[in-house]
Amino acid sequence: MPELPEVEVVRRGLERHVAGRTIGAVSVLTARSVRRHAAGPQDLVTRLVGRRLGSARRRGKYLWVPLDDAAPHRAGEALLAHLGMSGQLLVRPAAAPAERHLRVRVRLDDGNELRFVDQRTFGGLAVVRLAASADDGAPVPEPVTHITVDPLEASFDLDAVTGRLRRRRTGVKRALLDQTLVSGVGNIYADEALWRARMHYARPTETLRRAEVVRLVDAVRTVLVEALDDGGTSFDALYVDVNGRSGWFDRSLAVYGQADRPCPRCGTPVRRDQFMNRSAYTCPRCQPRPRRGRW
DNA sequence: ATCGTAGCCTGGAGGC
DNA sequence: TGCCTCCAGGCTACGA
Repeated sequence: MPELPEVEVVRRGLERHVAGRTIGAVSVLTARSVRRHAAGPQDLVTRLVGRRLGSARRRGKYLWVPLDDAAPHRAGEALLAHLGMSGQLLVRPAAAPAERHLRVRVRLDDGNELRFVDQRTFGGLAVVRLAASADDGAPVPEPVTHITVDPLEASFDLDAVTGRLRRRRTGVKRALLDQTLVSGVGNIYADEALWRARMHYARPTETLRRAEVVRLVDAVRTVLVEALDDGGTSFDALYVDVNGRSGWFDRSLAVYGQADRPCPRCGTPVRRDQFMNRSAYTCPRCQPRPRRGRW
């Protein structure tokens, strides 16, 4: 499940393998994978062919590559990608056999292809215009303007996030998953950060003391950075491994997916709860359920 | 305005 | 073996 660290790994790969390349033929094999491109697959192809790929950028779980062009009416466009649940961006020789869930091929001028592969088609590609972020005013793709600065960005404002979090009236995990409050965190890193901060997911945000919020947001940042350090070592495999394997599934996780296994801190068996039609993993001893919990 | 939920989607796992 | 059900979850749209 690509969350911020995994998407950042992909961004670095794009930076290394496709920046500066010019796009040749583009082929959309699954229209659903470009459904966010409002004008349709053919328009997406037209807007991509002949463009030069710039330096890959990321905010939260969104990834984009600016499209340079001499044509002024096309200035300020970018190829936007969201990996959803199962999306991958692979760079492969154009002649390499198609992957099982290959959705979009983008031919490059160096004999390679940028390939969007996505089993469950929650992710997708689009060509969109850049606009000012509602949060910090930075140029981001139009569909990303509502996504807040993520914890790894230089402009990340701990005080601002602390304030916004404390003004919420909801459970703390719900808040962490809200990409307008803090971006880049999904189910895995929310659970890992809550465990690190020794906080239960149902803790009502309005009962959080300022110091607790700081501790939590620090835990979020630490968890993301550590995951990135782990993933970063194997990221190139994404682009050269014949299987296109990412290697981000075998990271060491304290609680996520660890039901009944011992908490690394105290040995108590990790518990799995139903939460938002999904799962929440906690150590029942390190993260006791609050008396007045809020989902 | 804010909060909470349904639905999108496919393949692997496990029960019978 | 094969059929069935459950489960994974980021995001948007929509209802309360």
